[in-house]
Amino acid sequence: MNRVTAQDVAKAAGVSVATVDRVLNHRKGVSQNTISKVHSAMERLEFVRDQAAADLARGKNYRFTFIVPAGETAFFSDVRREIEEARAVGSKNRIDIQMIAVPPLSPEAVVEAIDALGEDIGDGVAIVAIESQAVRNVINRLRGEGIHVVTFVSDIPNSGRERFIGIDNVAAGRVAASLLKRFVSTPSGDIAVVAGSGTLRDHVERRMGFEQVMRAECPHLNVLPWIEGEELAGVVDEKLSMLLAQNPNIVGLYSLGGGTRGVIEAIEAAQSEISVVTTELSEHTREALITGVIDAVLVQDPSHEVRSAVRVLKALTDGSPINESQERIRIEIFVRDNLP
Amino acid sequence: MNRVTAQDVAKAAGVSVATVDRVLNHRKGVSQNTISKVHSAMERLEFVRDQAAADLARGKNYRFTFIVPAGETAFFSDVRREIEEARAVGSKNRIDIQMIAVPPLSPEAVVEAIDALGEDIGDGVAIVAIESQAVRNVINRLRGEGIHVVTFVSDIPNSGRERFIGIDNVAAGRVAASLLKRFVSTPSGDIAVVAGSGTLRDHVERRMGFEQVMRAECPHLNVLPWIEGEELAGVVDEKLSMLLAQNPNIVGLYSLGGGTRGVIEAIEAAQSEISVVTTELSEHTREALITGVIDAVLVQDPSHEVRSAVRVLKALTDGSPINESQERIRIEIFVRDNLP
DNA sequence: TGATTTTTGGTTGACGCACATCATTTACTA
DNA sequence: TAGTAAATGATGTGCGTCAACCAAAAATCA
Repeated sequence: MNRVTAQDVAKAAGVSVATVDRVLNHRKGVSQNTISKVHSAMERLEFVRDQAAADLARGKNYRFTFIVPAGETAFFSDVRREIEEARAVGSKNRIDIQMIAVPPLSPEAVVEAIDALGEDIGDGVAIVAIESQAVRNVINRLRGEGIHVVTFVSDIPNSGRERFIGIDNVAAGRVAASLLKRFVSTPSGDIAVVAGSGTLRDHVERRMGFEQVMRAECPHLNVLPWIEGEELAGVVDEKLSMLLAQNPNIVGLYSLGGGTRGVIEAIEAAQSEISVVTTELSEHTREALITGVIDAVLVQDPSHEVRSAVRVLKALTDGSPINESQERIRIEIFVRDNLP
Repeated sequence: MNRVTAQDVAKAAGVSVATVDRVLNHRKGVSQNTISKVHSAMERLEFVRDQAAADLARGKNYRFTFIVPAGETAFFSDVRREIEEARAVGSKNRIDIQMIAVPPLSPEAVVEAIDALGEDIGDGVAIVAIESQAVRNVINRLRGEGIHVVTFVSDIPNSGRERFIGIDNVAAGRVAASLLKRFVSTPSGDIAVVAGSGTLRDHVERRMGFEQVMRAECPHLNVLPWIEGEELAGVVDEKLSMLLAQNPNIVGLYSLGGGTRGVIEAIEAAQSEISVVTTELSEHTREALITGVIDAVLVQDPSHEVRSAVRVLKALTDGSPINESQERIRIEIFVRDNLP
C-alpha cells in the first residue's frame, strides 16, 4: 500500500538506483536493453516520481516576469492585483514573480522595460503585447537567448512567442454580436462600437468578429465606425455622449475595451434605452447590469489568466506537458443573474 | 538573492532550527519570548517555508474518495473522466484518489457505497449528494469520525458538509430565464421545462430560479409543469415529443438536467422553431447550437470542479487556507460563437 | 539544599530524488 | 590482444523541513 520509490524500481529491474535515475532523467550512458527493463519495471510497479522530492532535490528556482500596462482600466488593475497574489503563492513553491508596469499603449515602453531588465528577466516572461515590429523583435531576441515567452491577454501571433494566454478575441466579438442581435428588437437602426486603440490586437480582433456576425446575420443593423476611447473613461464618456446626441438612430452598443465607466455615464446621461454589451467586470458594470443600463458583459477571468501564465511558463521551463483543458481561458458571459 | 531557509531564520534569531520548526508548526515548548524573536526574524528575512520540502518531510499521503453517479449523462461521464485525470496528476503529489460510481438517483446506493468503504474512504470524500435523510446522516457520521466531506455538483446544505463544490443553481435557473426571455419574441406562449428528478437539489433549485424570473418579468409567458426525464435521453425524447404534439403554444424550452440528446431529437423531429436553453456540453449540444436548434447552453466545467474538489479537500485536511477566487465555479454560458 | 519535574532548546536522521564522482565491467575496434 | 569506448554500479552529498530523541536550564517540591 506504500508509495513505490525509485529504489523499488531499481530492485525490481535488477539494476542500480543510479541507472534508474539515468533513465528517469533521460541521461545518456544506458543501453536500450536496460532502458526498457527499467521502463517495464516502472509500469509494473506503477511508479510515479514524487514531484515534491524531485523539486527539492533539483533545487531550482523559477523566475518569471510579467510586463503589464499600468493603465487605469478595471481589468488591468485586477490583473496587477492577481499577479501580486500569484507572487505570494509562488514564493512557497520556489517561483519568484516580478511585475513591471509600463505606460499603456506604448510599444517602446515595453521594449525599454525588457531591455532594462537584462539578465534579470529570469527564466520566462509574460507580455501584454502591443502590435509593433519592435515588440516582435524583442520577443524573438528573448527566445533566441533561451528565455521563454508567452503573450498575455493581447497576442502577437507571428512572433516567436511560445503561447498565448488569453481568450479567442474574434470569438468574443462574435459572441457580442450574436447577443446584441437578440437584444435589439427594432426592425432597423445603428450600432455603435467603442474600442480602446487600433494598436491592440485584442481590440481589433473583437471588432472583426463582431462585424463578421453583424454583417452576415443582421443586414437590418448598421455598424458605425468605432470610437477610440484610449481606455480612458473620460474620453469614452465625452466621445460617446457626442455621438449619442448626434445620432438618434442608435439602438445598440458594443464596448470592447477599457473605460467602460465612461460608457455607463454617457448612456445614463443621455437617458438612452439602447441595448449594451461591454467588457470589464467592475463595481460600475455590476451596478449597470442590475439597473439594466447594460445587458451583458463579456469578460476573461484575470485570476485564471495569471495562474495559467505561471503554470505554462513553469511547464515550458522544465519541458513538462501542459494540461490544455486547465489552460483554456473562457469567454465569460455575465448577465444580471449570474454575477459572482 | 538566494532563498532564505529555516536555517537562516534560526541563525538570525539565535536559536536552533528545531525551535524555528516548533514556532512554524505551532508546537508547544517554546517561550513567548523566543516565539516573538523567531517571528521577527522571519519577517525580517521574509521567510516562506518551502512547500515541497515540507510535503516531503511530512511524508503524508492524502487519500480522497469521489462518490459519483454512474449515469449515462454527458456531464457525469465527463466528470468521471476528469476524476481519472486528477488521479494521474495527484499521484505525483502524494494524493491518492479513488472513484466509486453508484447507480444514479439512489440515496441508498450512496449510503451503501460509503458504508462498504469503511476505513478505506481515506481523509476526505466528495459526494454528489441526493436529497435524503439517509445521505445527510452518513455525511454527519463521517464528519464525526473526522473525515472531511464536501458535496459535489449537487448539495445538501443542512448537513455537516464543510463545503459545496458547484455552481449556484438558483442563479443558473435565473440566467436561463433571463436569456430565454430575450430569445422568445412572441407576445405570449407556453414555456416547457425538462428536468431530471425532483430528488436532485440542483434541479429543484434551477427550476426555482427559473420560475422566479419568469413569474416576475414575463407575465406573458406561461411556464408549464415540468417533465421528469430521469436523466435519460430516451425518456426525455418520448415525453417531450408527446408534449410538443399536444401543445402548439410552446414557444420556449428550458432543459435543466441530463438527457439533452432527447431534447434535441424531440425538437428536430417536431420541426419546432422554439427557443431552447439547455445544459450539458456534448457533441450533440454543440452541433445543435451550430444548427440553431439550441440557442444557449448553460454549463459548469467538470474539470474545474474536480480539480477544485481535490484542492479543497487537501486544504481541509491540512488546515490551510482556501483561495476563494480559484474555487468559485462559474456558470458558463455557451452560444454558437464561443464554443471551445 | 538536594531531588524532581517542567520548560526550553539542541542534535540528528529520515523523506525521495537529483547529480556527481569514481570504480568496474562489458563490448568493440585496431 | 592490447587498447579504447560504452555501460553500469557503488557511493555520497545536498535539498529544506519535520519529528523523534536527548541535554540543559529553570522552576517546583520535599
